[in-house]
Amino acid sequence: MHQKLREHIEKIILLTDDEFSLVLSHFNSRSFKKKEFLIDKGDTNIDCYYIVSGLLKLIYEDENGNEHIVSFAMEDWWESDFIAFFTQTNATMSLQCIEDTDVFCISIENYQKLCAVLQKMEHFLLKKSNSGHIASQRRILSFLTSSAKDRYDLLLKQHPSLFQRVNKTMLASYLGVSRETLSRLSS
Amino acid sequence: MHQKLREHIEKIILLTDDEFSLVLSHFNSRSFKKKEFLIDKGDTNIDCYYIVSGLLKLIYEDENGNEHIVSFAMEDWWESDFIAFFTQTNATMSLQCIEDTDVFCISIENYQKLCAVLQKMEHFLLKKSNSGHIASQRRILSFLTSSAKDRYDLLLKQHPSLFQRVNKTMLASYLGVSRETLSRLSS
DNA sequence: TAACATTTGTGATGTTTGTCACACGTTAGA
DNA sequence: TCTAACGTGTGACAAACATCACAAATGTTA
Repeated sequence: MHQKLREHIEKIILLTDDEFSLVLSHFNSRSFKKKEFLIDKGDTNIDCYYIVSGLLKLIYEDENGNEHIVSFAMEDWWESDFIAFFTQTNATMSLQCIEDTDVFCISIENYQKLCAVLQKMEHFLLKKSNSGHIASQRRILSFLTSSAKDRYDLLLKQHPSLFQRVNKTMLASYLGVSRETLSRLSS
Repeated sequence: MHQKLREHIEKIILLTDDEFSLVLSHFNSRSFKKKEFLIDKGDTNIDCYYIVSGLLKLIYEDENGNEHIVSFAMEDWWESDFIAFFTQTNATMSLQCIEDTDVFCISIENYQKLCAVLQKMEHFLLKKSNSGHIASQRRILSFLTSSAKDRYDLLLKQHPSLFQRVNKTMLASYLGVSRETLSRLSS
C-alpha cells in the first residue's frame, strides 16, 4: 500500500526515503467494507482520503431525502467533502463505499503541517487541487451544455469502467436524471 | 491598483515590501473595455487574472453557437480558462468584459516561477485553488439538487449585486435555463 | 431626435423529464 | 434453499422547460 502512494506522489515530485517516511507519518492507513461510511453527514473533523483500491461515492442528501451523487472516486483519486475539510466545518455530504476500499487519510492539521515541513508536498497538493478544480469545471460545463442523453454518452466514453462497477440507479443520480429516464436513454 | 492586490494577498500571508515587489514583478497590469476579450477561444498561452475592478463572464460556446456562462468574475476574484491555463492548451472558453475592467495577469511560467522563488505564494495559491474547487463543488451541487427556480432564488440570495449589473439573458445562461423560462420564474 | 438595435415579457405549442405504479429477474443472507 | 431486498424496464400521466413568434419598452448612436 505504501508503494502505491509513493508512486502516485512521485509522478509529480521526487522524494528521498526519509522524506517519504515523513510524508507517511502524516497519514493513517484504513480499510472499509462495502456500504461503510468514511464520512457521514454531520461529522466533524473531516479527513481527506487517497484511495489505494476500491470505489466510493460522494453523496448529498436533499431536504426530501433524495440522494445525489456529487462524484465517484476510485483508485488513485483524492476525495473528501472538501467544503467541510478546508473550512473545518461539519460535513454536509457523505462518503460511502460502493466496494471494499483501502485508503490513506490525512487530517486538516496534518495537511497543513505537511505543507509546512515539506515544501515539495505543498507543490504536489497545489497541483492536485488544480486538477480537482479542472475536473469540477468540466462537470459544470457538462450540465450547462449537454442534455441528459449527451451526459450519459460522455460518461460512457470517458469512464466506461464505471458502467461495470456501478448500478444504473447510481449512474442516474450522478448524471442528474431519474432512474427511469436513464433506463429509457440507454435502450 | 498595487495596493488592492497586496491587501488581497495579505489576507492570507504577510509580505515585506521587497517580497511584494518580487510578487508584482511576475504580474502585468492591464485594462480592458466593455465587450473586449481577455481570452478568446482558440487562444494559446492563456494567463490567469486577478480582477481589481470591473466584471467579466467566462463563456463556453457549444457546437450550435449557443453561449453558456460558466461563471461571472468580479472585483477581488481570480479567473481564467483554468483548463487551458494549467494544462497549457488552447482555450476552449472565452473571458469577456461585461464592464470596463482592470486586472493583474500572470502567465503560467511566472505562476510556476513565483511559486518556486517565494514559498509563501505557493501557500497562498494553494488556498486560492482550494477555494475555487469549493466554489465549483457548490455550483455542481446546485445543478444536481435544485430546480431552475431554486437556483434563481439561491443566486439572488448569494449575489444580489449581480442582478443590478447583469442582464437577464446572461443570468439565464448562467443558471442553465432559457431566457423565457427565467422571465417567467421571476414574475 | 430619428433610426436602429437590444432587452424583456408573454402566448402557444411541443419536447424532455419526473413521478407513480407494477412486473419480473437477480442477489444476498438466514 | 427459501425469502426478502434490490435492481431494472416500461406504461400512463403530469410537470418543467425549450422553442418560436411577436410586441412593447429601453438603450444607443449618427
